[in-house]
Amino acid sequence: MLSIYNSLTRKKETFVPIQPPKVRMYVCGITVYDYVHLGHARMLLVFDMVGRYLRALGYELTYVRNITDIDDKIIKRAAENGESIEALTERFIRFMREDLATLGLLAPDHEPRATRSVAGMIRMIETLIARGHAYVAKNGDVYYDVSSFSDYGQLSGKRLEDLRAGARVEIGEAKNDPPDFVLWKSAKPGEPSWPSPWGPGRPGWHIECSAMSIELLGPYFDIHGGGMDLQFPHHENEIAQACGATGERFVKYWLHNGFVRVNEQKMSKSLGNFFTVRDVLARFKKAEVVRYFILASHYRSPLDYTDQNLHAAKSALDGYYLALRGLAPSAPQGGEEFASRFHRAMEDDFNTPKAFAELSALASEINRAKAAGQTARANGLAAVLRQLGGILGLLQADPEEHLKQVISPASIPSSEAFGTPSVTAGLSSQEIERLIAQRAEARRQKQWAESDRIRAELERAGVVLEDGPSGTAWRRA
RNA sequence: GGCUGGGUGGCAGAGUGGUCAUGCAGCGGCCUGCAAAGCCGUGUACGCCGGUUCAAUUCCGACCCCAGCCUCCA
Repeated sequence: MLSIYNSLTRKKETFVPIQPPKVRMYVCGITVYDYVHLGHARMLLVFDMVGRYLRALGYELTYVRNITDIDDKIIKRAAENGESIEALTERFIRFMREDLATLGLLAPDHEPRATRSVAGMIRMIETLIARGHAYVAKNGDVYYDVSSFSDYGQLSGKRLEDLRAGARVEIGEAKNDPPDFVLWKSAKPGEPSWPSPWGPGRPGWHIECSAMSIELLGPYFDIHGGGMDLQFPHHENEIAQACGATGERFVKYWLHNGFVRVNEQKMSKSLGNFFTVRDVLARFKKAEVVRYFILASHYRSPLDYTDQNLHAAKSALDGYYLALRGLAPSAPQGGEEFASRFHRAMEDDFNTPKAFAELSALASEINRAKAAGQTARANGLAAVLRQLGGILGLLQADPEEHLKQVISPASIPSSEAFGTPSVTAGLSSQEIERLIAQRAEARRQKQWAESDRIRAELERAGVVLEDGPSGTAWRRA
C-alpha cells in the first residue's frame, strides 16, 4: 500500500486515486530561457521516479508537465540576445529535451506550452471575474481578489493578515490589496501580447498552470508536484484560481521536492551558484551517476552538491555494475525478500535511499553467489537487481559498456559556469587491450616489474585492472 | 518578525522506545606474484538542557543552530 506525504495536510496519507486505476499527475516544469541546472534536474528526476513507480504499481498514469515559454525573464533575455522570444524558447526547449533524455527521463504524456494555451487562460479569468474572485484594475491588469477565497493560505500555512503585514508595495501597482496577485498583465510597448476582453496583454504565471492542468486532467486530479519554492505563492494561487473558477476541489495530493544546495545555500539562478546538467556531465562523465546521486537521498530532503558526493555516487553505482559484470541475467529468480523490502521502502513515500540499501544487500548476495560458483543463482538474482533498478531508471546499461564508457568532452556542449571540462580523452579501448596483452605476456614469464609498470601506466590513464581466473578485466576509474 | 522543514558516526544518508540500516572513505583478515574487485570482520553516531519511562537518538517541553518561503525561482 502506497503512502505519500501530502504537503496540504502535512501528513503521510495512504494513496487512494480518485478513479483507480487511473492516476493523473501534473508537475510544474521550467521556464525556458537557459540551460537546465541541477536543481531543475532534481525536480524533474524526482517526478520521473514517482511516475515510474506509480506505473510499476500498475496504475494508469497520465503525466502532464508544462513548459513556461512566456514571462518577464524570457522577454528580457531575448532582448539582451537580440533574438526573438520564439527562437530563444525553441532553442532551450531543445536543449532541455536533450538533457532530460541523457538523464534517462521518460517523456511526459503531455507537455503543454503556455503560449499555446492562452485561450483557456482567458476563459478561466473571465469565469473568475464573473464569480467575483477577480477584478480589472485601472491600468488594465486583472487581479485575483484573495479575500474572496476563504481557504487562501491553506497549503502554505500562511494567514492573510501576515501576508498583508509583510507585503512590499511596489510603485505603480494597481492592486486593491497587497496579497492579490496578477492574472492578466496588460501589454507594455514592445512586449508580445494576446488580445483579450481587457485589451492586449499576457497571462500571469500562476494562471498558466491552473488552466493547463484542468484542461488536460479535469478539475479534480490526483497529484500535483513541483519544487518546494513553488508552494507559496505559486501553488497556493493555483488552488485559489482553480477552486474559484470550478467551485470544486482541485488536487488531492500535493508533493514538493527539496532543493539542491551549494555551500549550504539553495542552488538558483538568482544566486548564480548553479551548475547546469551539462557542466556536471562534463565533469562526471556518466549521466547515470547524476541520476543515482539525486535518487540516493529522499526527495524531500535538501541535497548538497559537492564533488565528493558525486564521486561517492559514482563509486556506489560502479559497485552495482561490478556485481552484474560477467553474468548473463536470466529470468528473474530468487531474491524475493530483497524485492519485497525494496517495495516496502518505495511504498513508504518513495524512500529511495532505503530502497538502495536493499539493492546493495542484493548486490552483495550476487557477489557471494558468484564467489561460490553458483552461476545460475547469480544470474537469476542479477535479473532481479536489474529489474528493481529499472524501476528507478537505473542499471539498464551493459555492465562492460558502463564500466568502460567514456564521454568525450566534445560531445557535451559546455556552458560557461564550470570552465573547461576536466575530461581527457584517454586511451582507446584498443590501446588499453594491447597493453593488457603485453602485460599478460610479461606475467606468463613472471616478469613482475614489467607487468606492474604496464599496470601503473594504465592507472595513470584512469584505467583499473582486475586479474581474474579467466583473464584480466578493465574499467575506467 | 510570521510560516514551513531540518539538526544522526570522517563524509553521504535511512530508521527506531530496549539486537543490523546502507553507501563512500578507513582499518584488519581471506583471496592475489603484488594489486584490483569480491567476501568476512571492524568504529562506544544520533544539536543542547530538562521531563515522561525500568529503558530515549527515537515521546513531551524549552533553548541553540541551519535551510527554505513570505519578491522571480524547481
